[in-house]
Order: sequence, then C-alpha cells, then structure tokens
Amino acid sequence: MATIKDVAKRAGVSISTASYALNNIPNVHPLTKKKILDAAKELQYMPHFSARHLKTKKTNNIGVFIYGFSGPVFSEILEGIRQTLQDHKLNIIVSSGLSSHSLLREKQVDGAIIFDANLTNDMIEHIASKGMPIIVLDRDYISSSIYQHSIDNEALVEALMNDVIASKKYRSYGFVSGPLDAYNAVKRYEGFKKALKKHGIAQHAYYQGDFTIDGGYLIGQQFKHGQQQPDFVFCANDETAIGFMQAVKEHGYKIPHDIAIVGFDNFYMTQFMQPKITTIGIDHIEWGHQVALKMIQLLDGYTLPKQESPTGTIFWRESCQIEKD
Amino acid sequence: MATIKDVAKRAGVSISTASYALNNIPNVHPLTKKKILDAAKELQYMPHFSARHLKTKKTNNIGVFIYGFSGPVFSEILEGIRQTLQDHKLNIIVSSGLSSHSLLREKQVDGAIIFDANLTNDMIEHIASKGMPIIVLDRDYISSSIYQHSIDNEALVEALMNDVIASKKYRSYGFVSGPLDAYNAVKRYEGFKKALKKHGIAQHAYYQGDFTIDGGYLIGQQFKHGQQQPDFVFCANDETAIGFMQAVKEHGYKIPHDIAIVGFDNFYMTQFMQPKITTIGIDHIEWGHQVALKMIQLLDGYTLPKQESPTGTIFWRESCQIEKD
DNA sequence: TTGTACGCGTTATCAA
DNA sequence: TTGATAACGCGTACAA
Repeated sequence: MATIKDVAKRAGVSISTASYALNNIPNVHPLTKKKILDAAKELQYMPHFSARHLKTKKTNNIGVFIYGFSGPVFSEILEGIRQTLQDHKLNIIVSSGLSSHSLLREKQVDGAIIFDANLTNDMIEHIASKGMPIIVLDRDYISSSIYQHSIDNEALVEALMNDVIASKKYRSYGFVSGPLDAYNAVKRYEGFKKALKKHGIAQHAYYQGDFTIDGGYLIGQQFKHGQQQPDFVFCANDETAIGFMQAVKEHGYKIPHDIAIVGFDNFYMTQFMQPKITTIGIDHIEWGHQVALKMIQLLDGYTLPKQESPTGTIFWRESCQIEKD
Repeated sequence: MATIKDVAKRAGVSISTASYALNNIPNVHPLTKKKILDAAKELQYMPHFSARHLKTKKTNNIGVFIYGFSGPVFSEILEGIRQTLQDHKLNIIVSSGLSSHSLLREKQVDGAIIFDANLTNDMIEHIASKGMPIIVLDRDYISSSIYQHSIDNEALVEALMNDVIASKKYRSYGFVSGPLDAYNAVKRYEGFKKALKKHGIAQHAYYQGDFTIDGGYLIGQQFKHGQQQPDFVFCANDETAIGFMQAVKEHGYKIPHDIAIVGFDNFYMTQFMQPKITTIGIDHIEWGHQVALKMIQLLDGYTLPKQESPTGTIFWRESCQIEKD
C-alpha cells in the first residue's frame, strides 16, 4: 500500500509538502501541487485511517449502537441516519452487543447514537464524561453531553385515547403491554392511563404481552375467557396487534364491530392485514435524519436543546374508526 | 484519556514492561504484572485502537457492506454474523452506501462480507488484490481471495417446482419476478424455467414485479385480465406473494383452490397471512453464522472451498399443498 | 526480568 | 513556497 512517503518521493518533494497538497492547504505552488496529486493518483494513494486518527483525533465515524438487528423499526431509522451522515461525508458504524463497548471505549467513533437498553446509564455517562456527544433514543436520560431524542410515547397515546374516549363508542377499554422493562411499553401505558383518568374512567383491563406477534396471539386466544371483555383494545405495538387480532378473529369476533383494535409503530404490514390496523406511526426515516443532523451540529459545537421528539401521526384505519369533528 | 505511559508511570515500571504485562506476554514477574494491571484498572486504561492498528496491522473489525438497511432479510443475516463474530472477539461494522468505499480502502477492516450490488466486481477485485479476504453473498464471482456464499436459488426453486409439476394438480404455471437486475430474481426464474423444461412444459405466464408488496398487488389486480390464467403462481419473494395474494383474493379468487401461490424467503409474516403462504426459506441467522465462521477461518489462514451455499427448506403451507409420496 | 530506542503513517510546528 | 523534525500511542528487537 502506497504511503504519503511514496507519493512525496515520486513527486520529488518533501513529505510535508505532499501532505499540504493532499489536504488542500493553500500555501503550495499550483505546479507542485499538480505533480503531487498526479503521483498520488498513479500510486492509488489512500491516507491510512489509523495513522491520521492518531494525529487528528477525528475518526469521521459515528457509532450507532443497537441491541440487535431484528425488527422492522431499526432498519428504517438506520437508513435515515445513514442518508444524512453520508451527505455530510461521515461514516456510520452500526454495532451491537459486546462490540459496542470496545468501539466506544477505544474511541473509534466521534459520537454515539444509542438505542440499546443493555448499555447502562452509568456506562453512557462514563463515555460522555470524556466529551463525546451522545444521543439516546431509548430512555429518559439527559446530562452534560448526553442528548435525548426519543418518541413522546405518552403524549401520542394520550392524544389518541382522548379522541377514542370522546367518541363515546366504547363500553370499556383494554391495554396489551410489551415487556415491563421496555421504555416504549411503559410510557405508552402511562399515556393510556392518563387519558382514562382524565375522563374519569376508573377501570380497564390489562394484558401482559411481549411485543411479538406470538405474544399477542396468545393473549387473543385467552381473551374470551377473561372476566372483562373490553370492546376497545390498545396494543403497545403493531406486532402485538397483529397477533391479537388474528386470534380473536379465529374465535369469531368481528373487528372492529365486536372489538376495536389499535397498534403502535405503523409497521408497514398493518396496511395489508384484514382489516387494516389503526396505528400511531413515527416516520422512522425522518427520525433518523433528525438524529443524524443533531449529531452533526453537536460535533460542530452548536448548543442544542437537550430534549426533542420525532413527530408522530395517527393513522385511522379499519380496525378502529372514529368520526372526528 | 489514560495511555500506557500513564500506566507505566503509576506502576513504577517502563513502558515496555507495561506493554508486556497488558498483552499477557509471559516474561514478566507476577508481582510487577499485578502492579501494572492494578494501575491500568485504576486509570481505566484502554489501548488506543488506531495506535495499535498502526503497529499490528490488525483491526479486529469485519466489515459487512449492504446496500440499505431495509427489508426483513438483512436484519437476520446481520444478527447471525454478529453472534459468531462476537464469540470470537471480533467486531462487526455494518456500512452501506458511499461509506463502504472509504472503510474498505482505508483498511479499517480485516475482512469484508459483501451484500451490495452497487459494489462492482472491479471494485471488489481491487480490494481483494491487496490480500483482504472477501465473501460475497449476492453474486456469482470468485477469485483469488474472493469467496462466494450465496443462496442456491436455482436448485431450490427447481426442486420445489419438480414436486409441484409431478403432483399433476395444476393446469398451467406463472412466475412473478423481481427486478431484472436482482441476482436472486434472475436465478429463481432460471430454476423455474429449468423444471418446466425438464417436464416438457413449453409455456408459462411471466409477470414483471419488483420484490415489493405493492408491486405484487398491482400484478394481482391485473391478473384477471390476463390472457393466460395459470392456477399456480410462483412469486420471486414473499413480499410479492403477499401483495399478489391480497389482490387476487379481493377479486374473488379462492386460494389455493383457484390459484396456488408460493413465495420465497420464509419472511415471518407469511405464517400470519390467510391462508398461510407456502415458501422456500433460508435460515438467515444460520447463514450469518456460517459466513462469519468462514471469515474467521479465512483470517486464520485456512484454505476453504470457494463456493458454498446455505441450506434451504420448503415450507409447505396452506397456499399450496402437495401430497408428497 | 526489565528498560532503551525505534518505527508504524500522518499532521503540525517551526525554520529556511 | 518548501523542508526538516517532533509528536500521536503502541509494540517489539535488542541490550542490559
């Protein structure tokens, strides 16, 4: 592999002059500059990343840390982040699991975007204390160089439930949750309860799900044996809603006539179910854009709000329809 | 950030002794070693990645290059690769788009796994010529240090079609393709045609899809106006099959009675459609395991077969059922 | 068993 | 406008 030394030798100049030319520093004669650039091209010179990093302390890499690659949500956020980063000549490095630790601690990245509940607040704080900008998407945590850009689950669910309750179409309400340690599940339940409380509804049914289709299906199967039979059910995510709906349909319930169902995420399959599922959607690609842009501005030294959220939209579809005024 | 220098000073030894101790080189007195390790822990010492790389020429990073993060397939392959790599203390770096070029050329990775048709054979060949091991998952291309580990689309589709045709249940056959420049689409069509030819079937219907649900849906809508009305349709992937089935159902066709439908990928949603869709599935996580393992062995200097494939399985489900003998 | 000294490829400071 | 040289943090041959 050709180094800058080789380029300098071939162009008949010193190493430092070659470095100047290659980095577009304006104090080098056009003619010698051309010679150097030509030599570099002929030798197919590429600067050695690590050597440069050792000097400049800049990697041009942004780390995105997730807990696993599965699920429909990540791919879209990642795509959005990638697009914006690429426009700004930054690399995206996606990591998960243990690799994340070494990447972070060995400082192979200039900034970190975190969507991995396995990374503890302490760990994150520790990295941030070294000055690296960090954006968290999956928790409520703010600190000196830690910024939050997560879904406002609570407000979105509450808004939807307000409409639902105000329509007076339903007798009683149920909530199918996700894992108890999942930020999104907990917050969505908070919003649900808040709306009910506001309207003076004291009681509701609660089912413990796990964010999977199979989990939702199981709950749907047991539904008819429950003592309460809500005619409106909010599922904490779309996959739960799909499984739940499948099961209750098999038990003869008509959707939305017997039970209205709502999900969360606007997972694209919800449009292809029968009936199409009403859901709350985040534009994940746009979310990715926003997060990436924020990171770029942070690296450029701007001061930014500590806390922001991507906007969410309610997609009223067949599984739960409300006549809005 | 603490360097090895700080550790050495704190432990009261020279830099090299510290280095020996930290790298488990056995020529250092247990007592001094302990002192050094303690000092390292107190200072939270982490070796500087780039500095080390500059010396050792090893990054411990494996690059996975994909053309985008969307779609249900990638996430699973990535997960499989990640798991195996992690077991061997290697990092996975996923990249796509332009970033891939710089990562590859600046040698931030020890090996590359490629699933990105945008990276040309020339480009790959160029990298490989520098000795970096490369595994391609999305093309037929083999060379000195380039290995192929892609789905044997042709054989799998042919095997399924052989069973289908041998059952003599169907009058005529149709194929819904994906994009013409997609390796998987082309090869699957080859397998389809091969089976028909083998059984002396001269004619079939062909529909041009694009691997999306919407694409499949459009074709399904136009289906009834087609001059041929095959009662068996092979869709080049599951998303196409889902869209196609949805549309023909809306036009009153009964599945599988009027039309039998088969997809490819075993996308998990196929089990939750009505009827459940028959499909050919690759265990993507296992595929990831195999590919990662191959990469590790390559890096260890083993000689391996140039060409392998993950195994595929036919999942006979409701949308197309054959009584096998 | 431990320490000295050099080099990896690059950028940055200073002098010419 | 250019060139010599130090420095980044680490690993290692060689000497002690």
